[in-house]
Parts: sequence; structure tokens; C-alpha cells
Amino acid sequence: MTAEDLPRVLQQLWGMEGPARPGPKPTFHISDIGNAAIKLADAAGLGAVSMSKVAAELGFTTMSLYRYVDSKDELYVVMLEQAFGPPAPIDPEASWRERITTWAVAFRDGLRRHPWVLQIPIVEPPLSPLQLEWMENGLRAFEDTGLSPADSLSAMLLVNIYVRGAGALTVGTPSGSEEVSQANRLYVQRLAMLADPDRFPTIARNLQSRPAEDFDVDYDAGEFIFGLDTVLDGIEALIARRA
Amino acid sequence: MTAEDLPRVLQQLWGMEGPARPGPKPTFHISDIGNAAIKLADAAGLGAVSMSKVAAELGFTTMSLYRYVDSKDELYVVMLEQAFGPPAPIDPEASWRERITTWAVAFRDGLRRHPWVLQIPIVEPPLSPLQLEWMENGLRAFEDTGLSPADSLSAMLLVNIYVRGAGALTVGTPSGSEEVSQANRLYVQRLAMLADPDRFPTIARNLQSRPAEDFDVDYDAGEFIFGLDTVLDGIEALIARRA
DNA sequence: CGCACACTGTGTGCGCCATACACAGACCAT
DNA sequence: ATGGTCTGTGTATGGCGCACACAGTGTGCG
Repeated sequence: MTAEDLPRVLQQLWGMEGPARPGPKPTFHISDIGNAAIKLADAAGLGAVSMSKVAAELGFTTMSLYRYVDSKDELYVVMLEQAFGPPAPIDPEASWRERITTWAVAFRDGLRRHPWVLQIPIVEPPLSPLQLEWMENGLRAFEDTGLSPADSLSAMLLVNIYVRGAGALTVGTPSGSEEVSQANRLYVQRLAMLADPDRFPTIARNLQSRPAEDFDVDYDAGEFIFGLDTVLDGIEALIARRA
Repeated sequence: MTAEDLPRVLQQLWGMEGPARPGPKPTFHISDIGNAAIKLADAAGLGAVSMSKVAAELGFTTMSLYRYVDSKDELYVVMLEQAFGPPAPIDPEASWRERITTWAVAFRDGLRRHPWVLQIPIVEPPLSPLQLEWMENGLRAFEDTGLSPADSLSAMLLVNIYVRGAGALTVGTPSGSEEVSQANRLYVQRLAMLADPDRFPTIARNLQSRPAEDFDVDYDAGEFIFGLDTVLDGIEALIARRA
């Protein structure tokens, strides 16, 4: 297992420069490609990221990108690496709950800035530098809880899953936007029309028991913290059980 | 708000037949299209589902599908509706924990049979009949817990998010397959190479403290229930707090 | 000092995709 | 019987990821 076995993109992201070689120097760096792709995705969604559009953004031809990236999936790796900055440093004074909450909120904020991250298919666990830093900090939040390494990993993954899942429900349109509340209203109306109380008694009762405008959960506001706290209560029970 | 406002696909899925009209009868039903697409996706992943392949599977031309479905996104709606069968009936004797666990495991099993479900982008909450039945049963699991309708919805969503997230980590390759353990071994080797103990002390310590073969979490086996129980412990705390 | 050659960016082309549109025939309400 | 509307078809368009051959470039080595 040596560095050469790594996909080229990872070698570049880790700054592993090969020895000097003949031929022209590359004009730019994969990070330029990543930034251009991120710019496009921020502006018009992941669907707007194509090899030709990214190349045009840089003023190069489509095929030139393949000198830096073996496939579009590798471009996604670069985008994921660079979309979030480095994680916030861990406050050594804080409790594990405060630490992991800070981490989760920062993660959520990143998703809010770059919603397309959730649309990138996950093919393998992360190996790029900044992604590992996020992983490191997530694990470190559980450092003094007495959880085993395996349990710490499970706990971090659980929080990670929660943030991604909660984000998938609302991220993409800003909280409280007119667009969102309109879509929600339409959904509730349709649900009320379709959810026959005989066949769907619980849904129907749920609908009746609240103002029609907020059937769904506004995960962008307090609901995010509410759900996170529920998850953390579960982890707290785990910590107590292991102690 | 009348039935006519619904997307055509939903009208069909709910069996809302319009009045008899002139012209030839349709040769088949959207459910046939859905089944053909599911067959393709089961065999070769969501990427193998294209309008032309689905049409060929049915022995029709590509464009004929557009007489039944307005876009490929609507095809996805049909696939989602038909991939899972109806949910298992609720056992009225069981505790809420047993009920929601049954529900979650059935959901997980469905994902295992049709992993491509996780790759379908979620654009709007479900409105099709069987999806509503799953929602109904998920809500009903919390019926006698004293949770408010809003809290029940949050709890169900939390479990839903967990199952989807846990599934995304492992679903797609069968548990314990050689392929999976090989990928895992490779990942751990690379992680060990890249995770400098100075920069990533917690990751490095995590790696050292366990056999190299199982750094990642085998969510297919007991880990799924373990994580689920952690989530349910959190919900249990919520129930206790509300009481 | 010069040169071979690995490497850069380019252009062309292939197969696939979703889908717009015009059309010919089929069928039912009238 | 027939008009109008629906069905399935054929053709076409613009986009996509990417394979491949090519011309020029500049460095490390003889």
C-alpha cells in the first residue's frame, strides 16, 4: 500500500507532487476545477455541472479537464472536498453534547450553503484531507465520554446521518421562503383530499389537529435542534449504559 | 382543490378514471411501466433505467411512454410507489417500540431488495397510495405514546431518516460479501496511510484499537438494530419528557 | 548543448440520453 | 356514418460523458 495506488485526484488533494517530469507544466490545479464546478453548482444546482460547462468556466476545452480528473465522479470528489471549509476547532472546555452540536450545526450550515452536496451519490467513504478533518473532529467530540472507538464511530455516523437526512427534507430552498410555504400548503391540501379517514385515520387526525399551514416539519428553524437533541438523548443513553 | 389538479401520474395511481372518451383505449397501465422500470433497476441499478430501455422492455417505442408519464421524474414516482409492497399490518398488542422496529426493519428490507430507491432524488413528500399507507403505519406506531401529532410526525421522520441513512452506508452490496470486505480492507489501509497521528490523532487511535478489517460499521448485521435502538432511546426520552 | 519523448491542451466523433413535434391510424360519442 | 380525439410511431434536436488521435511544448538526460 503506497501513495501511488491512490486515485490521482486524492494524490493531488493531498499535495503529493511527483518528481519533476518532462513536458509542459499543467496550467492550473484540480482545485481550480473544483472551484469552478462549485460556482456552477451553487448558482444552478448539480445538474448545471457538466464537464463542458466547467471547462468553459475556466476558459478551456472540455477534454482538457480529463488531464486532471479521470472521470466525472472524481470531479465530485474534488467538489466535496472543497465545498465545506475546515471544521471549526473543538472547544476543549465544552461538553460532548456542546461539541457535537457545534459540529452538526456547522455541517448543516455547509449543506445550506451548498445544497447540491446531498445530491452527489456516495460511492465510498471519505479519504480527502478536509473530509478527514471533519471526521476527526466528529470523533473527538466523544473523546471523554467513555465510549469505545467503535461506539464513537457509530455515534458520529448517527449524527452525520441525521444532519444529512434532515437537510434532505428542507435544504435547497431558504427557510420561511414564500416558495416553501406555498409548496407546503399545496401538499397539505392534496393530502387532505387524498387521505380518506377510513383508510388513513392517523394521517387524517394529524391533519385535523393542527393549522393547515404547517403539517410538515420546518427543519430549518428549531426543528433541526429538536431532532438533533432527540438523537443526542439516544447517544446519552448509550453512554450511560456503557459507563 | 380538486382531483384534476393532481399530476396525471397520481390520478392514475389512485385509480381515478376519467369519464369515457373517444379514441383508442390505452394498451397498458402506468403500473406496467413501473414494473418494467423496477425490473431494470433491480437488475442493473437506477442508471440502467432509461425511457428507451423501459419502452423496449415493454415492446413499445420510447415516445409511447410519454402518453402515460409526463417526464422521467414521474416515472420515478411510479417506481417508488410500486417497489415496496404494502406495509405489514400493525400488531395492536405490541409496544410502540416493537411496532416502529417492525416498521423500520420492513423498510430496511425493502431498501435491501431495491437499493436504487435511495438514488432517486426526493423532490416532494409522498402522495401516492402505498406511500401514504407506510406513512400511516409509521404514525400509528406512536399512537398510544402520548406524543402530540407534531411529535409523532417528527419521531416517524427521525426513524425514516435513520433507515435511509443507514441503508445508504451499506445497501447495494449484500452483507458479508467478499466484495464489501475487500473494499473495507482497502479503505482501512488507505486510511492508515493517510491519517497522520499528529493531524488526525483520534482517527489514528481508532484505527489502532481494533482489527484492521472492521473499521467501518457493518450496518447490515446487528449494527442496524443497534443504531435504531439508539434512535429509539432518544424518542423514548422525548416520550418521557412529554408525559 | 541538443534532442528524444513524455506530457499538455485541442478537435473530432461516438453512443446514449430526455424529450419536442408532426403524423397516421384507431376508436367512441354523437 | 362521421368528427374529433386519442393512441402509438418516426424523426429530430441539443446535451451529455468520454475515447482517441494529434500538434506543440519544454524538461531531463546524453
